[in-house]
Amino acid sequence: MPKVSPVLLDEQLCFSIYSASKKFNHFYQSALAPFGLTYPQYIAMLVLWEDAPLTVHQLGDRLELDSGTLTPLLKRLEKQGWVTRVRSRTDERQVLIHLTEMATAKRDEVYQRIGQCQTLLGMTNKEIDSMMTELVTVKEQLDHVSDNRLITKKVDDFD
Amino acid sequence: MPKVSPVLLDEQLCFSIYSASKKFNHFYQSALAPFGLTYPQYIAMLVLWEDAPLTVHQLGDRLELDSGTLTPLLKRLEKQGWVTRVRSRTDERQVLIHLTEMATAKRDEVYQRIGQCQTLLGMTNKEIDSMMTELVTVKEQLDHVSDNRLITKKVDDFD
DNA sequence: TTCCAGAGTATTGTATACAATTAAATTGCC
DNA sequence: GGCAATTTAATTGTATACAATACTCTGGAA
Repeated sequence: MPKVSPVLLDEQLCFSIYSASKKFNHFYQSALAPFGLTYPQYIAMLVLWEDAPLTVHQLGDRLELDSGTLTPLLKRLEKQGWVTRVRSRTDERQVLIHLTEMATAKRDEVYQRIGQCQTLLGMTNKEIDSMMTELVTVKEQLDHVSDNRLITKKVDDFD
Repeated sequence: MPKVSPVLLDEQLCFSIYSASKKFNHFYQSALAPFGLTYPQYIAMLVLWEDAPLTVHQLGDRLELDSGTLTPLLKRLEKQGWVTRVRSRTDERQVLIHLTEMATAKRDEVYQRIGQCQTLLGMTNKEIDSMMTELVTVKEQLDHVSDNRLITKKVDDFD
């Protein structure tokens, strides 16, 4: 039996990122409380403010989320008056997500609020860019590794 | 009305981290498929392998999770034979989480599998340390900001 | 034209997260 | 010793995530 080194939680990059992600989630939840948006709802709105209308599929591509997550999320956004969900007339399979007038009207207010709260973080653009660049590398590695045989082996292969 | 800059999803550090966190989750889910552990279950086991037995509260401190998340997670780990949940006799409020013999026996196998899969990521210790250091800074900022008045204002204050 | 493979969305089932509440046990304080 | 405040888990309710499945629609091939 080869010697195996212990895996310590506090040394794991995955946990640092997992923990940071949860803190960001909480941060935006608080920052957006005046608008009643959760973090995932907020990033969906960001994409729509850039590009609406979009199909569920297009939105999912940008957010890296599938219809299993988006359908209920979008129904909640619709109920709260941010978007409308309309079957495309040219292709009945698609559902187009449109912004409501309220969403368009509140866009700059949200942008401004986010800007204010982000200022509190006190990070320079340089620091942010540097982190994002490193994260891109990590994410690319994770995507590549997902195709590796060691990882894609089925459970049964191990028994 | 002051001019407001648009908030673009692809420029948001939060989304980079959110996305990376999901990819890590998927990576570990695959890597740990032979053991049937999810990522949150895995990090719970990591802490227990370091320090078992622990109370739910102590485990929650390490993982930054509360009993609302941990109670069902630990029940699933118990059903799958990794841990036992035992009321403390000295303080009946507490539930002690012990490792089973299976968990102790499989520890090195899991460590080894994780080691193999992490090698595929091809990151040097230096790169990992550097990222983790930056993440600590971000997380500290997020913690501080959470105490700020701008953030802690109640929804009603805005209406 | 009919049939069917594939695309797009919704649904189901399982597992997190977390705020808020509940319930039980313990501690402090008189 | 008695009781309010606190501590600890569990529970409840809401919102993600995502794999797997179901369902509908579309476009193309026979």
